Amino acid sequence: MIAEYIKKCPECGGINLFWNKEKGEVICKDCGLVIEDKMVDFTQEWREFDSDQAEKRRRSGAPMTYTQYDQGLGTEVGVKADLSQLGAKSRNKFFRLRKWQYRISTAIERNLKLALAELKRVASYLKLPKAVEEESARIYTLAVQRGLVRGRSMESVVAGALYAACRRHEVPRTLDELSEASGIEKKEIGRTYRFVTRELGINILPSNPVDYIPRFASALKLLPETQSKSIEILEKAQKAELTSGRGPTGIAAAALYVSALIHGEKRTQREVADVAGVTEVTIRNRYKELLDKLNLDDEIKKNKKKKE
DNA sequence: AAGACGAAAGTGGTTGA
DNA sequence: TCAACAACTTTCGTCTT
Repeated sequence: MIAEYIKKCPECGGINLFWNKEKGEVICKDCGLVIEDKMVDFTQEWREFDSDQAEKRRRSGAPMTYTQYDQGLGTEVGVKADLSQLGAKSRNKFFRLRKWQYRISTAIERNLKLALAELKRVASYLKLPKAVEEESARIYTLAVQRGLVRGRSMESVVAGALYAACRRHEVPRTLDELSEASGIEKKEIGRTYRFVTRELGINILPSNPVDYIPRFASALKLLPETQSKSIEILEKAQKAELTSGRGPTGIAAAALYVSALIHGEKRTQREVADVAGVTEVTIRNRYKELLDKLNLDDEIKKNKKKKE
């Protein structure tokens, strides 16, 4: 259960706490700090793509973590087989198998060790919640086991896994941010992200502009009212079908820009554009659409009068 | 002088034949 | 596999505050 006494964010003092029961997290909507993520969660945190995987993943007993390279477990081809029962031929085969198993598993382990270190580095740089880190570690592990890393740099797959995990947990980071944190080119991350998610059959909902609002708003130091106003605007925009097909960051940025205007907390298009990682032009386009379809100019005028 | 606006050309990715 | 296409960016000139 949530600790009822947590009312304020220890980081920024904000009272805009968001309790996500499903994920067992309490997040400060102002600064994005994850205040509590150790809550007991009764839902599955893994996915089963087929019965084979279901077999492997359903478990009871000690918890398993994917941020340890061998998940705290480890297997080798039977050490216990009774060799005297085998003919020379099958005995050779047995040794060969064990040798290969050993080579493959150590190769995978080495890779995972390095990759997970990198993953942790990037995740902490981006201040990602633990749950996201776990998820991305899981995705990466699967990717390695399926040999999807071959021909790609380890780092780019790590970045792709992180990006995917962020999206699934609805705490999206932009490709630009991932790119900055990992030092991998944006399009490379996008490519591996698509590849990995497709190959692993992970399906990801298109990201919702609303998810970006808290982070952008706090980066711009906007009042909480402005923030909720922008979410309101976004909801209207979604009903007016202004959001589909557009880049979510652009829409989020435009909504923030408008609500800042309405609340007299003027920010320049450039400022908003920078934190959202889009250009002023995109903000202008979205902004114009918002004004057209939602007749928000009334609200802006109203506010101007108030000021006078 | 800085910010807002808009037109035009370029880029990378998706889609449909 | 290729071409058409939509969304977004870059660049640049003009208007507004």
